[in-house]
Amino acid sequence: VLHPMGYDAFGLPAENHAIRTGQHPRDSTEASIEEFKRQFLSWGISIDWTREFGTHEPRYYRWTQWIFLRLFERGLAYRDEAAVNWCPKDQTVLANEQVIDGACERCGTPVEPRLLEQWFFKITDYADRLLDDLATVEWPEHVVTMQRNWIGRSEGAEVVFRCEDLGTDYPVFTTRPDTLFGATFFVMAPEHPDVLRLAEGTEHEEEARAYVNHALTESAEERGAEARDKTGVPLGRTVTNPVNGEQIPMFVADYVLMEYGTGAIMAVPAHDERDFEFAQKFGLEIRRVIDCGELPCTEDGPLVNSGRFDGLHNREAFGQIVEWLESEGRGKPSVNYRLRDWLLSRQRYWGCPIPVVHCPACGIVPVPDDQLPVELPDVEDYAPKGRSPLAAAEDWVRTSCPRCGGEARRETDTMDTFVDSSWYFLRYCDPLDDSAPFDRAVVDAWMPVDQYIGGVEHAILHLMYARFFVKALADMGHVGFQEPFARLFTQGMITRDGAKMSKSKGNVISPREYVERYGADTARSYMLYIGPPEQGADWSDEGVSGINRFLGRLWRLAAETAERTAPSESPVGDPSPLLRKAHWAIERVTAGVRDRFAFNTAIAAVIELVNDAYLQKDELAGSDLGATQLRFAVATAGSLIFPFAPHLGAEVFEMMTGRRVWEEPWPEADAGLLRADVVEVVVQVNGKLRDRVQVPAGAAREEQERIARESPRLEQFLDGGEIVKTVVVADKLVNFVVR
RNA sequence: GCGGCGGUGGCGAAAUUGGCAAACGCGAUGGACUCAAAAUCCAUUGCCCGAAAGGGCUUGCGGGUUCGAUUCCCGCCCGCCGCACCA
Repeated sequence: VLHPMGYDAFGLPAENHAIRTGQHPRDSTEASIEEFKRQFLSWGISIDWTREFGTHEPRYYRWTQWIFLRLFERGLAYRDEAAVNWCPKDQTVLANEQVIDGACERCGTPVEPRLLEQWFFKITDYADRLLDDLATVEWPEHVVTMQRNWIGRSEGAEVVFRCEDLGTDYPVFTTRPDTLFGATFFVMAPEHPDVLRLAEGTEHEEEARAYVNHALTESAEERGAEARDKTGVPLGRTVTNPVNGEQIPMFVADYVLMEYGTGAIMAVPAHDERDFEFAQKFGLEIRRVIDCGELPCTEDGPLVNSGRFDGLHNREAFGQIVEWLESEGRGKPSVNYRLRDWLLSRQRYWGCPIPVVHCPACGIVPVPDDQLPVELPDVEDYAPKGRSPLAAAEDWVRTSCPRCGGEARRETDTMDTFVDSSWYFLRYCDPLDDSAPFDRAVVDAWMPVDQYIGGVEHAILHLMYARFFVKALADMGHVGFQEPFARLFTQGMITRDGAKMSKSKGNVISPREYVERYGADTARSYMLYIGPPEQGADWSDEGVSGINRFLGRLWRLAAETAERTAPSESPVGDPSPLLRKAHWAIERVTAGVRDRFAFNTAIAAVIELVNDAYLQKDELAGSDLGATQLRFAVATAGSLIFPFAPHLGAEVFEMMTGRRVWEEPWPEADAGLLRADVVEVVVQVNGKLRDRVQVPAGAAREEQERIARESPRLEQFLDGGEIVKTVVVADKLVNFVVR
C-alpha cells in the first residue's frame, strides 16, 4: 500500500488568507504545512514521508508546466476570447464548475459576465470518453450520475432555418426533430451576434436593442431565476420552416442560451413547456403534432398535422424526418453536450505560471522544456486588481522570445489550482524524478489508484479534470491506463450544529484540543466510532468519554492480566466462551474493515470482546488453561484496536506477548471456533416469536423441528389449531404456520 | 421540475442473502467502594397494560407480495445534497 501525503498549496484560499494577515502566501502556506505535519505526527498516522511534496514547489510545478506544454502542442490548451464568469470580489475569472447558483464558489459574490481572452483546456474533445468510461470504474452511483449529467450528452439533429430577407441560414439543435411540423416560431439568444442586424430597419429595432442591452447586464443568477416569467421581443423577421415551407416569426428572448447548441431554437409550443409558456404570453399559434395528452405534452404518440408522416409513431418519425432533411441538405443528425471547455487561467498571483511568452513577431510561443520551471517571482503587491499581479513584475515579464530572440513578454496569468491537483497522484508514484514528471513504468506499476477516498464536493470538478488529464496523457503515451481511480469512496463531512466548519463562522472543532485532552488514540477512535464514514455526522462531545473509558478499561485489563497470569504460547484446551468471542471479534473487525469500511461496528466488536473479558477474567485467571485463553483474548483486543488506537494497542499487545504488534501478521480467525456446538433457535408461531430452544449446531431439519415442537411453551400458542406448514431455517429458526 | 441519498429508542447508531428489531456507545436510574466526591465496578433501561407471571404494540405514513418485511414492490409525506429555461 502506497500511503503518501502532500499539499495542494496554490490557490485562492491560501492567497486570500495571506492578504488578510499581511504575510507572503509562501510563508503562510509553509507555516500551515508545518502545522498539518505536526498534527499528523501527533495522531500517529503512518505516512511515507519520503514522497511528501507541495504543489507550490518549483520541483513539482515545473512538471505541471511541462504537462501544460504537451497539451498546448496537441491543441488541447488554447487561448480564446469568451464570455466568462468574473468574480468582482476575488477579481478573477472562474470556471463554469466553480460557479454555484450564479455566485463565486469561494466567496459567494454573484458573478458577472465579461468578454475576455483566456486559456482553455479542450476537455469537450473527451466528452464521449469521459462519459463511456464511467462504466469501467467502481464509483458510487450518485457520483457517476452527477458526472453524466454534467457532461449532459443529448442526441438529436441540427436543422437549418433560412431567413429569406437577409439570405442567411440559421441552424438550430433539437432533440425533437419529430415535432418539426409543430414549430410555429423561432427564438434567438440575446447574445446571438445576428440579433441586432435582424431587427435593424424593422419597427422593432429600438425595442430589440433595449431588450438585448438589458439582458447583457443581468447576472446569470437573475437570468436563471426559477419560475421567472418569459420575456422577449419580436425581431420583425421570419424564417422558413424547412419541413413545410411556412414562414414563422423570429423573436429574441433570454430563455434561450447562447452557450448551448447554436444560440437559436425552433419553438414547438405544443410539445415543450417553455415554448408553450412563451406562446401563450405572446398569443402565438400552438399546433399539436403528436396525439398524446393535454397540451403542452412531451409524451410519445402517433404524429398528426405532419404531412406524409401522419400516423407514424413519433419515435419512428424521428429518424425518418432527419433522413429526409439530410437528403434535402437542410439538416443532419447531431450530438450536443452541456460540458464546456475548462477555463484554466486566473488573474491571481499565488498559482502556477503559464509557461508561454507573447512575442510581437511570433505570437504565442511556448517556453522550451529545458527552461522550466518558469518560476513564480516575488512581487511586492499581490492583491487582486483585475489583471494579474505578475504584470507588475516588469523585470520578470520582460524576456526574449525563445523562437526569434526578440523582445517578448511573459504570460502573466496563472493556472487554476485544479490543474495542479489533476496529476499529483502520478507524481506520488515517482516523486523524486527530476528528469521527467514521472517514469511511465513506475506509474503503470502503481496506478490506477485502487481505492480513492474523498468528499462528494469533488464529484464533478477534481474527479472530472483528473480523468481528462489521464486520458490526454494516455493518448500521448505517457501512461498506460485510461482511468485514474478504479474505486471511489466518498466520505461524509463532520459538521458542527449542522453547518460546515469554517474559520469565518467560528465553529471549527480542532482535533488538537482532543489530542491534548484525551490523547490521539481516543480522538482517532472516537472519530471512527461516531458513525458510518460515508454518512458524515454532526459533531458532539457526548460519547468521547465512552471511547476514552473503553480504552482505559482495556489498559487496566491488560495490566491486571499481566500481573495475574504468566506469559504463554497459543491457547490450548477446551475453548472458553471468551476464546470463541476473541475469534468472533477477529472475524468481525477483519471483514468489516476489508469489505465495508465499517469502522464503527469494528470498534464495537472489540468493545464487546473487552466487556466479555471483564465478566470472565476472574474465572479464567484461576486455571492455567484459562489464563492462556485470557492472555490470548486481551492480546487479540490489542492487535484489533491497533489500527484505530495504535499507541495503546501496541502497548497492550506487548504486555501480553512481549512482541511488537506491527511486526506480527494480522490475526486470523480459527473457523472451527467461529461455530458454536449448540445454537439457540427461535421458535415462531405464524411468524411471531414464542420461544427459544437449544439445538446442536448443524442438526438435521427434522431434528431441529422436533426439538422446537417439544418446546413446552408452544402448546398455548398452537391453541388446538392445525399446523399446516413448518418453515425451518438451519441453525436459526422454526416457524409453525397454524390455522 | 429532474436526479441521488436518507427517515429505526431520550441521543449517536446496529441488524452479512427476506429470518430473534434496537448490538455497541452516550444519557438516565439503582447499587457497591468512599467520611465524601471523582474515578472505578455491578445491574436496569424501546413504548403501553400488569404487583408479578405474562401479554400487547413498535423501524416516517398508507397499501401489497410472503409462513415471515427495517430489508422487496406500489403510492404518499418529510429532510439533506446535486442539477436546473440545456431546446
